[in-house]
Amino acid sequence: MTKAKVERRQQILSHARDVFAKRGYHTAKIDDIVAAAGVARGTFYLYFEDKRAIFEEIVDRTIARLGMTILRVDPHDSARSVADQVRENIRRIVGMLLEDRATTKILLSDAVGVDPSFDRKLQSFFGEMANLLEGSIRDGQELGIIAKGDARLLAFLTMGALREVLFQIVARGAEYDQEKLVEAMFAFFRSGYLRVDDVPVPARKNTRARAR
Amino acid sequence: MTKAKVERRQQILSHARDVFAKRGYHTAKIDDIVAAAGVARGTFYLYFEDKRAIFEEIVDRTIARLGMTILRVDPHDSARSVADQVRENIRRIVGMLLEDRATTKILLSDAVGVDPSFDRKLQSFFGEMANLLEGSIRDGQELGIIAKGDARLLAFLTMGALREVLFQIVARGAEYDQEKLVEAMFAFFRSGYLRVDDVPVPARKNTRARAR
DNA sequence: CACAGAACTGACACGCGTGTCATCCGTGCG
DNA sequence: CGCACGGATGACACGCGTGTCAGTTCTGTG
Repeated sequence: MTKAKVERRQQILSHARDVFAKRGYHTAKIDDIVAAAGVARGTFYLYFEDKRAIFEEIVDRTIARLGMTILRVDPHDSARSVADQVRENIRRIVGMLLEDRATTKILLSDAVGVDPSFDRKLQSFFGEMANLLEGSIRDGQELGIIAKGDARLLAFLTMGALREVLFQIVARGAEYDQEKLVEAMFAFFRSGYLRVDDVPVPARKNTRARAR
Repeated sequence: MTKAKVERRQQILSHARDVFAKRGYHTAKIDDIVAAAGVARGTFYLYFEDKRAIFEEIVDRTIARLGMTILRVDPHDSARSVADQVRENIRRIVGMLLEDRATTKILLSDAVGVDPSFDRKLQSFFGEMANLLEGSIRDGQELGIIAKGDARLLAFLTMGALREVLFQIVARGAEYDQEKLVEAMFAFFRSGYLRVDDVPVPARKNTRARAR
């Protein structure tokens, strides 16, 4: 006995993941996948309908896991402050997405532009995320713990910020201390970073050279 | 005389833009473009090397325009506060990108995953943007007008937030008052939105129903 | 050890979309 | 009026990658 069906399936799946992450959906050929997995072309089609199907399975799994990862923030939890709960959520999301970088790269960049119906699926998933976040922001605004303003916009700003950083980390090989990352993001959402008022900075400390 | 060469070229280019924005790079076929432009297949190849070339031209133009749009922030300008200069930059970027939504959609979503060398080009462009922003953030930190923290990270958070909002606007048809948008983004970068400290919210104002 | 059934193989056919090119058109000039 | 030339046309050939399937090997069972 060599391999149980599930194992072979998993083997193909995980090599496909690597190939998709490396080459992107359109550039990745079935031949690349089977070569990486060390099986013949025909074997691939024994386990998966077609290229699109295996890709979809990878993305769907990740979407599902990401969905499970997010915790509802309860502002009335007497044990944990809202700040801690938000921090914890960021930590969980970052942790989950950095755990399997290949898959994250696929979700955040290769899954775009596969085909129109796939695009709709993605849009609707990220839209769902945004709705969730928007709801939480609205709740927070009613409680006075989130600044006033268009909640949907804030949701997108937040998602975009998170998304970009994670994308940069998984797409290039950037290494970051995970806990520092979480704290920096939290600080960003909490207080932004511009410490300016609306008056010009008056003087220059040391002039390099006076105008000639 | 029907059309000058430049006009015909422009005509194909602008219809190609619409088609790419609507269908995405891989789904858009040359036949779609020529049909939209109302010319024959052969005519297309009289004006453009191939599909990749016309797409690249669209993206390159947009990249160039975007590059021109960004102004260097001078913290010692006695006429305009840093806050105003930052606001102005956001306004210009948002304005420029919302001016031609089809092209913006192409830049922000369809240009990903075209092919490996195109991906590198895009990465390097956005990387360049990030460097610029990172530099400005560093300057600001030295002047004490930007909060301490990893400047590169802050740059990515900022870019991602901007990017996502603009993408949502151009991808779905969301309408926003442009000036409100700018102000909301500025407020977000300036102060974030979480108004929480690290202690739990103690009491609930009005309980909907007591636990049954 | 023989045999059946399952798992695997890779050469092949097919479809799709690209880019070409022989031919056609229309405009302006002699 | 006719000729020449740049521009436009679209049927076609070609290449590439997918999915299939007839044949082979492997496995475990009587």
